[in-house]
Amino acid sequence: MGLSPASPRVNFPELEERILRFWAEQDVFRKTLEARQGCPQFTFYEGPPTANGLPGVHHVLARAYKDAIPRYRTMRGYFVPRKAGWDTHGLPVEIEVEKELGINSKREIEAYGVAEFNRRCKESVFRYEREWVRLSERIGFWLDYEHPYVTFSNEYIESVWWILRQLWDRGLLYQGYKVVPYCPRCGTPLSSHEVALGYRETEDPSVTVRLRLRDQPGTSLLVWTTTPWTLPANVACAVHPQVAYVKARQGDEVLVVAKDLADAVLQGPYEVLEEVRGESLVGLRYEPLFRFYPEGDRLWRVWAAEFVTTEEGTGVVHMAPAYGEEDMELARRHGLPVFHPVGPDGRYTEEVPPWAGRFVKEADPEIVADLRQRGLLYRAGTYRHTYPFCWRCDSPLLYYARASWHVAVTRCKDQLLRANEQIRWVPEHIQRGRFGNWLENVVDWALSRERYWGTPLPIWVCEVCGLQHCVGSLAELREMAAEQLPEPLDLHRPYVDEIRLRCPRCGGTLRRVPDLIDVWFDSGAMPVAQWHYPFENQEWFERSFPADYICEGIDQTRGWFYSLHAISVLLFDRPAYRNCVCLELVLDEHGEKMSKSRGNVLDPWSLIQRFGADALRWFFFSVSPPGMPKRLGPAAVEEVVRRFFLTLWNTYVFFTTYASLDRFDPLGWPAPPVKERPALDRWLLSRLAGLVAEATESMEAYNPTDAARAVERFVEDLSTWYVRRGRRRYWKARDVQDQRSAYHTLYEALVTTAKLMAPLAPFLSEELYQGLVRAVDDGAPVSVHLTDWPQVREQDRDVELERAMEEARWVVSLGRAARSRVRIRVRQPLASAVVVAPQSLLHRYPELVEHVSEELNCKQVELVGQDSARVEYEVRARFDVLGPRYGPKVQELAAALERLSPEEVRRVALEGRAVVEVEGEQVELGPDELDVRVRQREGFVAEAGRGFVVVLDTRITPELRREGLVRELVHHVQQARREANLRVDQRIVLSVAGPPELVEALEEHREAVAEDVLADRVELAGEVEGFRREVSILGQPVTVVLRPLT
RNA sequence: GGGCCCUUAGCUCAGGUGGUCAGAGCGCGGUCCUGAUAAGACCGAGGUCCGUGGUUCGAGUCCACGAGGGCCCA
Repeated sequence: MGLSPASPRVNFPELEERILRFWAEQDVFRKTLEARQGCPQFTFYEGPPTANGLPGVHHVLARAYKDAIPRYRTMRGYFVPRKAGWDTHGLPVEIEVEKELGINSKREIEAYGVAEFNRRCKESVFRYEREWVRLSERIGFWLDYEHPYVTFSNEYIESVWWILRQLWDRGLLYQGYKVVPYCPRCGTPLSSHEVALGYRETEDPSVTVRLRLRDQPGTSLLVWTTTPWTLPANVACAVHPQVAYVKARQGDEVLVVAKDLADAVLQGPYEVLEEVRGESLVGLRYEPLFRFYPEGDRLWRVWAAEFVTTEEGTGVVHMAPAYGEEDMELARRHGLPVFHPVGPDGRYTEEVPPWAGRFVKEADPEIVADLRQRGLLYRAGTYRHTYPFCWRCDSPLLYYARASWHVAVTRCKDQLLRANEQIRWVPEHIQRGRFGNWLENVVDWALSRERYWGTPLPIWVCEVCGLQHCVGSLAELREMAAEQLPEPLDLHRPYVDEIRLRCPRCGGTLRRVPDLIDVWFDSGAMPVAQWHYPFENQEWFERSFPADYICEGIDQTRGWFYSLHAISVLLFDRPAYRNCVCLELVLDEHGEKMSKSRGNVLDPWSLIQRFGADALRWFFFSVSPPGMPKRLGPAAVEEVVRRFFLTLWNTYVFFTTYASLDRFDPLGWPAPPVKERPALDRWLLSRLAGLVAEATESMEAYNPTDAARAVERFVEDLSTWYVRRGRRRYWKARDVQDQRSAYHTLYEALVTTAKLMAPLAPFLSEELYQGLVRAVDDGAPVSVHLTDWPQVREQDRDVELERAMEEARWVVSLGRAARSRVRIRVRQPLASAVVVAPQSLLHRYPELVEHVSEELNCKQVELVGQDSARVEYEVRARFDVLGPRYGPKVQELAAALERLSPEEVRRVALEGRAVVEVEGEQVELGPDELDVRVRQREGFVAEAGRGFVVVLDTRITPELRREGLVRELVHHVQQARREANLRVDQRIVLSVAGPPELVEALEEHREAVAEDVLADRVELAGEVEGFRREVSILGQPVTVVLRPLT
């Protein structure tokens, strides 16, 4: 037992591997959960990754953030269960398997066999799972990987079915159309990714057609299209309400087009009769182009729509809801019928007798001819543009309405918006911005997918009476089944398709609709389905809903964030999560998006093996707030290690080195009351209390970035000021009380820092904790992650002392700058320095002036208030005070102050008040209105700034010079000790040979030297055995020889 | 085309509620300090705070317009 010295040579990746083994042996994660059993629960939801690809470095970012908050909450005394989950269904999985099989169409999948195909899908999903777990564990992402939820399991699917049944019972599931890019030859819709593969330049018809207005004979709207085949399905046309339109006479007819497009559309001369805004056209009725459908009240009218542009066409847009997404949306909003006279093969149906059976694209010319013949065609030509083709078979794609099941989300839009108000978003702007806007414009959720590997839509339809039934549980399925169900039951296709139900109404047979549901519904169902609720675990579900915290990439606003939110609001009218952190992209070193095609994808393992997981985690936390993109490269991670980790580590090494030499015992040594400790210690403890407050506040606000940066600043102060200033208190302690104070203060700072870092850098934190706490206290918790988060010790805070220390450090800076200016090295002692500091807090802290004196190597530092001989003043206006008081006159006042003569300035500065004349008026300004600053006076060696002047006495007397020589010698001896690899407490005999001046100096200061370099004897002869070094002191050769004593 | 975000030193980033010399780290050159340090200190070079207007006594900060970049969606 007891502290042992840590090695300055540290290998962070190795250290982390060791910690991982320690956690595993001690089962620390489980212990952290057990320790908080019965405490208030803090709920985290894991957004299930699709485990069909290798995890990348951006996943490390997300997983680090996911990990940090639960660790923090655990330390704050919450029970934080963390269930892993895997998203296993969907098109990406199917495509992966298609690739393996060398096939690429639904037809081929069916030929191959759906049962076997789905078996392979299931298998492929877990191919990468092991890699995901391996990386997650290596980066310290604590999650229960042994009991994950898996979206393909029967339990999960049953819960999803239960949800759908709830929606069904409330009439929120309906069958409607969804317009999709569709290949008529392959008979399948294409994903947006597939569509993007097939864009190409092509020539299409370009026709402009008359729509004759019913109530204004001789007047027509002109509409333009490149797809004449959609005209038979026309139900309406649309204008932009704010755009200007003209009624133009041309020959014996009047034509209506957008004003800006009139010249382009109207051939030949025309006369503008009237100019109107689009909104005044709304409601007009026109004669249909074709008579294939019966009249209807809402049919063939003009509607307003924001999507209409005047970029091309006529400004009046033909609407065929079955063949355009915007058209369909308009039809839905206004309750228009959908005419859909095209079959899945791309040919007209019997609804359009003249062209029934014709492929639509081939019918284009005939339709144009028909319109021309009836005098409805205004103009016809061709049009070159880019258009999507099927990437498999090269057929032109049709935008085409497919029958599809929808969730009527729009009916709950208000609840969606209201629930969003209850969520804390990080960054904040997502709430009103990206997510809020998305909800404002929400459309019904097109739920069904015509695919194979996914959760089947549990809707069965009676062949006889047409009854539709939504199955809500397995029990119900068994009960309604026409025959005994096979066991074990697989709820996937094709098995589920074979299940027939008996019709409760007519006794006929129900068959399942063939569709699957959108995978986003799977993941959004996770709060319910991860527990197989409501069939099991009711209490777990209730305790764990809603989540306190989720975190994913910002791309999930329309993905998981939305699906969770929508399902939760539909079911429970509550948000599914209270706090949501959105992460931005990880870019490469040059700020480019990482992508396989660019070849700039960084492997997380290479970074982890070089620098460790903590360094990568810390980089992600500290480099920028979560909502900002992050540029990542090896250099950036290396900098974290060098700048922060090693600084902290070296402080730790320093502490353990001397603490073990002195047998410091944190439990046994009495700790002096903070108020009785030296100012340096009180300063550090005040900084520490401030740090705890800031880190706590930041972590509470889901802002690890500010917490990390605060810790960095503290460690910087700790290493470069506190330890630097206090070094001798450890290795040359004369005063027991002071030594105790020093050890306890530094110990406290290191232990607390370790705890504050624990959520962010769990490995390094653990190592420090083990070395500092567990090494001396068997009774302490086994792991830092089992400890409580530090409390803010308000009584330690001393803001004034912190400010005074800032001033002391600033004075030191000035002093060093002055030395540098006159080229006097710091090792050369000087007799005195004068610090002019009229309003400084330093007057109250003589101890801090002592530190300044040591740091500047000036035997005396005199702090003076106002020293008229050495400094000049300048007096300026305090704009922040005078501005509100005098308004515009403030500039006049400032100018008046600038006009003061040097003598007047001096008087004003010393008296603290000024009388100036502005616009013939006398204005008196008091101390709070004046900004009095001192500045350096010419002719002195001094530096000035921020109200301070430091003046050095640069006279080097022979005594001072000898002291300087001795300091040089000591420095070289220490250097030699280090080169000789002596233990820090190794005593020696020192022999020195050099010029007479040095010898003289050494004789004068022999004892001090001996004490500094731990020499029992100092000899003035170079010719002895030992560790020999030839050095140069102020240009003169000197020999030093060290002989270790046994 | 729409929505949101970003733009401050060569690079990475700070800069509550407007207050008059704009900061840090890294990198570069130089000098120095060191019984923990691969660290640190000091000096130096390096800024039209993206641009243009506006509000104001006063704008990196607030408003408007514009430019460039990013993300999401069409």
